[in-house]
Amino acid sequence: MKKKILAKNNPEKETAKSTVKEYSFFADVYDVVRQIPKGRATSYGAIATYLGTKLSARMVGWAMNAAHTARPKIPAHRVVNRNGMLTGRFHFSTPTLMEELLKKEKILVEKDTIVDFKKIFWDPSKELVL
DNA sequence: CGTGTGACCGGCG
DNA sequence: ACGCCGGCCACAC
Repeated sequence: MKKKILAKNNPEKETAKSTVKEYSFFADVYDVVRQIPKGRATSYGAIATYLGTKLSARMVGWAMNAAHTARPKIPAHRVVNRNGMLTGRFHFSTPTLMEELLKKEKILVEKDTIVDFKKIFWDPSKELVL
């Protein structure tokens, strides 16, 4: 999992799945999510783009579905859809937990949507140097 | 090994 | 502005 990931820089990753059994789409997603700075948030699409599968943002979201089983804990509350909407709040222990966690980080949430999402948006493919 | 599904996204009517 | 539909890909059954 310590691999530098980046599918685009790792053309063999797909066929090397069996070879590089360490590789895991989940692990990559988790790695990125863990690097999201406190008080910032990003979107599934941004992560997907960063991982090279930008047309498959669904995969990122789906990966998050198993996030609560992953260790250490994943700050999944910092990941929302492109509108800044907390679409995955029902996947937390309580539907309000996601919003509460965001508020703890000074992120304002209104009607299940992050206020000024554009402002606090954190784009891994831009902010994250590789 | 085939099929379904998903915390999405962008395009089109 | 709003809703529908197709695509894309990893993973569980």
